[in-house]
Amino acid sequence: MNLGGPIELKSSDLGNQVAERLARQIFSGRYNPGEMLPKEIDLVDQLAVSRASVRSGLRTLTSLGMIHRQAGKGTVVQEFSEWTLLDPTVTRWMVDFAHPNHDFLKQVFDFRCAVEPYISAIAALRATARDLADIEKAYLRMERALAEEDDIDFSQADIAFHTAIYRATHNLIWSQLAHVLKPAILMLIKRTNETADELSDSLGRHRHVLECIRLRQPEQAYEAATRVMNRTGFDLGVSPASYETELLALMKARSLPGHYKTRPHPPDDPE
Amino acid sequence: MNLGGPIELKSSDLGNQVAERLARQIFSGRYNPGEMLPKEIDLVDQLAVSRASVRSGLRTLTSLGMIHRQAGKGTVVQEFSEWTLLDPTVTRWMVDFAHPNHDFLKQVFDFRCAVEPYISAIAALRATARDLADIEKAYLRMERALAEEDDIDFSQADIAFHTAIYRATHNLIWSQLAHVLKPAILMLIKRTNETADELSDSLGRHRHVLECIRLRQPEQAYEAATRVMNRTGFDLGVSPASYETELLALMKARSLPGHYKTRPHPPDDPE
DNA sequence: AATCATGTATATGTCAGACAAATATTGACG
DNA sequence: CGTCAATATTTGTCTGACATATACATGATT
Repeated sequence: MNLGGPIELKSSDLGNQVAERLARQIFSGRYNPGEMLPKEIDLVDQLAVSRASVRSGLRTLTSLGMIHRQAGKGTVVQEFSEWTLLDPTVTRWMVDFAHPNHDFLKQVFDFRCAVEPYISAIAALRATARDLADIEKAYLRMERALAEEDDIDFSQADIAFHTAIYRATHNLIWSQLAHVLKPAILMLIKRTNETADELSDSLGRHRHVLECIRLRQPEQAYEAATRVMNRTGFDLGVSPASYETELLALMKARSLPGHYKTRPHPPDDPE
Repeated sequence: MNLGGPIELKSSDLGNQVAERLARQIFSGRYNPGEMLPKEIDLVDQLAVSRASVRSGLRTLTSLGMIHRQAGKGTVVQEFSEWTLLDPTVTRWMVDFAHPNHDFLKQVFDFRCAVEPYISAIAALRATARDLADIEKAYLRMERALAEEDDIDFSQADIAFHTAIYRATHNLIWSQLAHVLKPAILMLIKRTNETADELSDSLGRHRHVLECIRLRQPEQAYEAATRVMNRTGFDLGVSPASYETELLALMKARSLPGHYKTRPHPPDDPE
């Protein structure tokens, strides 16, 4: 069913279970920023665990910036801007629990539009043999999943593909961002990949990125990644409004005389 | 209000104190990834607190990905790649406790080189009046700090300046990154800002960025931010080796005919 | 009447001890 | 030598108590 994060919350760790359940309630709007959570004793009753376990879960939410606790005052949900949104746990909760959240979805997409072309170009310059192997492995997995009509595996392979590219930058920050955006990307993909037609088109664009990186052609990799994101944006229906698109158009206008030089591989660009 | 974060470790919270002390030991190399931490009982003796407080601190480190715990096995320090480096708490520890860490410093710098020109251009397109006020306020604070020869305040104002620009993108991811890079930027600045000459030069370059954003000239803002980063890189002695520099040079070679044009005003901001 | 001090209620923080559950280690046995 | 059971080790959970910080109500003082 749910793969990126198995719904099996059998953490076997009551503290984590408490954190999960409270996070779910917070994300679902049961408790909003500025509002107060029930006191520990009440949570003990509601969740049917000991106070130690409750405190353990609350400690987790505290360290993630989602709540603030103070002796005598109580527990209050922090403003959204205070949460460590770049933590994998938090983003997973966001995907699993905050169903709509179209705004967040859109912002992640905008971020990717600005970043992934850059990342791909850097990867074309710096990818090692191992990086290339990882990227290609993910790509082949996408191919196979498409042939077998396994949408779920296709999504995971898609994630692995992008993650491998982020990692190929050999930069801690970029790599961490990939790790963090993983759930958000999954959410995007789930919304995007629908028909086999779309999947096939997506596959071709991904392959083009791979080929450009392999042949160490950063400019073409930049363009290819842009096309992947354009496709995603089109499917999501959010591309024209994103401000990064404005900027990209502006940047492009002052560069690229309009002709592309030496495409490495049969562009294979279904368009 | 507390930005930059003066070093105050008076957590008044034993659990956090435990987390701080253990984090210090981990960052200083006392415990390396793959190695095991003392068992809870021993930590109770070493730190002179109750087991509950020890467990509270360990829970924090767990939720930040720095350690892994398992009943019967014990507590082991996670690999560096597993840590949530993008968490403000972790980065603060990194700055406070991991003195040299020149490699991390360099990677953050590389990241900024790639990102900040972009961010500044986006800010030039999207900044509201409030954003501009924040940026200018930070700039004026830098000016005043320079006049009063208050290096510390200058550094904090510098941080506020860059943070305001990140925030002016109105994108959650970018904004969070600024919040996260704050301590790392402080570390960079502390190493960079030394002589009054350098401070004055840095101030001028920052002012140029501000002016470009105010006049809504994304291309010039891009260039101005690049110059700020070049200066920083020169002072750190790491600029020529960064791979983003390769890429930037490559990108620039194919663009920039040499003339700039002004951008019309986008929707003015409500507030 | 307004203000300040004090005591009381509330909620989180800390401590102590005990047992449960998961894992590692040891030793007996085939 | 390998297997399995008994034991030791370590973290997880529960319970109860007290300490500390804050909010609120009460009453005395000006």
